[in-house]
Amino acid sequence: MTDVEGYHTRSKGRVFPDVNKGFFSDEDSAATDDGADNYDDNAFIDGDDEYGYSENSQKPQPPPSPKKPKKPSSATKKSKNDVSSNDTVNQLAAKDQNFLSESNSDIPADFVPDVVSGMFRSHDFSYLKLKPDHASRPLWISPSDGRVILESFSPLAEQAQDFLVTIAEPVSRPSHMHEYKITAYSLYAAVSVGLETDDIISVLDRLSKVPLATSIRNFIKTATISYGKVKLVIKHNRYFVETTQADILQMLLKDSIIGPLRIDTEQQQQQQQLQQQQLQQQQQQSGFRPIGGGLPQNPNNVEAVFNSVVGGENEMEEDDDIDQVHSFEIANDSVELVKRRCQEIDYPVLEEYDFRNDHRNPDLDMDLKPSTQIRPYQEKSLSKMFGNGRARSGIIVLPCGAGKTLVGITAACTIKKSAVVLCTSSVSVMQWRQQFLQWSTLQPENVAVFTSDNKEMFHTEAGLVVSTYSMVANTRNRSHDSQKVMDFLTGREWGFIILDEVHVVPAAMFRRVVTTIAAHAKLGLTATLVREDDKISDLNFLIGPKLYEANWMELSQKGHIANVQCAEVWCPMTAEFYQEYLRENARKRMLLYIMNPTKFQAAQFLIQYHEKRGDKIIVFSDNVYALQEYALKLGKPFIFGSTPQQERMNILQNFQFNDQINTIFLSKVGDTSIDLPEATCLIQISSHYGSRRQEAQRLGRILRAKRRNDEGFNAFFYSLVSKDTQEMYYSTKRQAFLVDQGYAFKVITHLHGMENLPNLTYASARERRELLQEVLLKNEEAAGIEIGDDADNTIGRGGNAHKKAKMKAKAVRGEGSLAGLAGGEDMAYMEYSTNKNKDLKEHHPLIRKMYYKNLKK
DNA sequence: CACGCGGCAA
DNA sequence: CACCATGCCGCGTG
Repeated sequence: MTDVEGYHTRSKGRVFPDVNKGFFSDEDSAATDDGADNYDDNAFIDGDDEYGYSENSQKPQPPPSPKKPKKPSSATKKSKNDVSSNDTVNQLAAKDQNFLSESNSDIPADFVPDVVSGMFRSHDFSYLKLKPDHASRPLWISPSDGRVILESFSPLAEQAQDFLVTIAEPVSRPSHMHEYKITAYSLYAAVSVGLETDDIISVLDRLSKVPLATSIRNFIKTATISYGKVKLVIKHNRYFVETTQADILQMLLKDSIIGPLRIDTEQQQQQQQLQQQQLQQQQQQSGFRPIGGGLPQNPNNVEAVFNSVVGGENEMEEDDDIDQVHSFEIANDSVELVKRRCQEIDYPVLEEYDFRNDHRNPDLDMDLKPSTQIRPYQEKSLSKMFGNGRARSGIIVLPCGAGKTLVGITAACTIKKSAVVLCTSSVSVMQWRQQFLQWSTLQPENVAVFTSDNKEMFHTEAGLVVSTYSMVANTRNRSHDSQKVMDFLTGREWGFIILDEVHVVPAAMFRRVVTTIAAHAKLGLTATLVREDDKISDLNFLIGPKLYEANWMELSQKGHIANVQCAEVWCPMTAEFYQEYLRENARKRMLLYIMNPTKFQAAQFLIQYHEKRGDKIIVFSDNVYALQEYALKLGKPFIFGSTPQQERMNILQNFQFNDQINTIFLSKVGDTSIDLPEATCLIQISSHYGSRRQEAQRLGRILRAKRRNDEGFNAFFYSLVSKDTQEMYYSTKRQAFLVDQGYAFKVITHLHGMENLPNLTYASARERRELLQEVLLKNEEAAGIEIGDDADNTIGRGGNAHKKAKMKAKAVRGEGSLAGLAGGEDMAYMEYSTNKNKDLKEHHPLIRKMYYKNLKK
């Protein structure tokens, strides 16, 4: 955490006005400072603007006092949401003034940021008796709901964190206090990587400042008693249900559904013994030993303290295979049934692949190239997967830029069997293929790509197939070639399947994929596991438990990903725009606040500023119209949905290598599938529909720390928000994710020097009025009134009756009724009603294409 | 056959 | 909540 502290000290040290003025009056020195010490760039992020979380969260919190006064922070945050009230707006304005003119003195001394969620507010823990040596123990555990607070400044924090990440769900991990929650799923994940009930309880108890509550003990016991106890293992291509506990085995065999599915084998006993020997051997030769090895070690004394308090690591990482293993065999085609039944009776099966003893499936000759180095956290995540010498199925969560691909490749190289990789887009398909060839010794003839325009099969006995989800999960008509490749995929047994970007694919699609492709081990990769989404629980059982989740802050402190400075820039609406804004309905308001001239200027200023210091800048806009307006006005290249693949490549290449092209504008295309070259600055001009997950995904785009030898490699993340508009409402939500990941979030209410920028756009009232006119006109179009020319075009080309009918429907829609359609057209009623929604959908692509064509001219 | 386009899905 | 993006297929061209 020292980096963060250091950063804040420095930031405070640069309190305005002196530094700021000096900085901006001396533009040259800013320009020459290209990254060595990026802290300078905080200069214009006014230190006094620091808002909310960062300042106070930096101070090590005292052990929570029993009763916290109502927190001012929550009031402040609420007011941000409540922008519709004029009073609030004024208060906010007043507050801004304070922030600008004075230091943070208006923040009460007992201000507690709302980062560690309500726990301490609503609960009184004063009755809990502190252990005598509580100071050396880093955890607080709420007896009522399983929430855990980690004092991350404790010397034991790092080890405690390793443990917590395994047994609990990270809720919020800001700098000094981390919050976790022990849930049924997190415990499921914990047992699945080899922890046992008693380990969990005893380690928790030893880390806790107070004796572990009985309620928590009981919760852990009941949750772990059944989870992870039953394993499904494929050996010599036969499926075995395994457990270490005889009573569970008995219970399963007595089950009305599972029992009859058992296949009796004479060699069962023999196999069990063999199996056990093998396990013990594997344990010794396992490639990934838990924690230790290449990990940066803390000073020994810390280790010693940890061990004395917590006990040896081995104790907690010990696997269950010392116990007797009981197993019975089931037939291939009863696997699905057994899995479902086990889930129903609360004994979800863990799938493990004993790949080292799979002699039936041919080996695939591949290894990491000697030059390939994997990072400690990658190794750690893999150790969770291969901890007992077998491959466990599950999910690994790493921010993008942290080398998810390499984790997948390493796993594949460990298993060394035929493998399938599934991605969301054809671009990533190509990237995976390329990366496999780059990092491993896999030969090109062993790789096959399977997409709509590339239907390959490998002709060696083992190999790799890279494909897309939609290709494999497709339920509609298949082309002939596609069917042939599908037969190839379904007709053989795969050792390993990698499921990339696991969070964006709907569960139904997964179910299809997982059931159609027979793979022994499954690895899901993602940057952000959406936690409150209930669909994530589907993933738990379709793929497996979460095996590892990295802490962004920790990765950036260790220099693996960039250190990101996040800021939200408040842009006041101009009078003209605000007037219209207040008058328009909710639907039309959006364009007004996106096209707010002040925001435009802020974007221009930030771009210019960061270009000067040699940053590569990506500007995101969800709104395509705004995207084009901004990009064209500022003379920057942009990419959106209808930009052809070739041109995308061109622009990206230029962005990466051409000194003259330092800024690009991207629509949602940038969220997925484009592998963005090392940008160091990201500006969001519209993120209205942006979910927190997308936010994270975007942030991840600038985390790629290409040159890791650069000490303290910094990146910048700005969200431009029009003040006093609906946009403000989303800001708090969006911040939440970053804050949970531990980022200090700043609010900038004023960009110093913006007014004096030469070539400032929309500086004159006339320009602003023209822009407003344009925007209003655009709004009309969007409402579907002025589509005459466009519609004619399409009808002229398309021709058939079907299309005409639809166009007609579209044209009448403006009148608010579709009744007119009934007369004159011979469309069936059914047809009409199914098309009703479609023409809404169709509307925009039309306009979009028109724009694109205009641009090309 | 390699494209580019429109339709469809989710 | 609508909008934006994607992918695959089939069809029409040169």
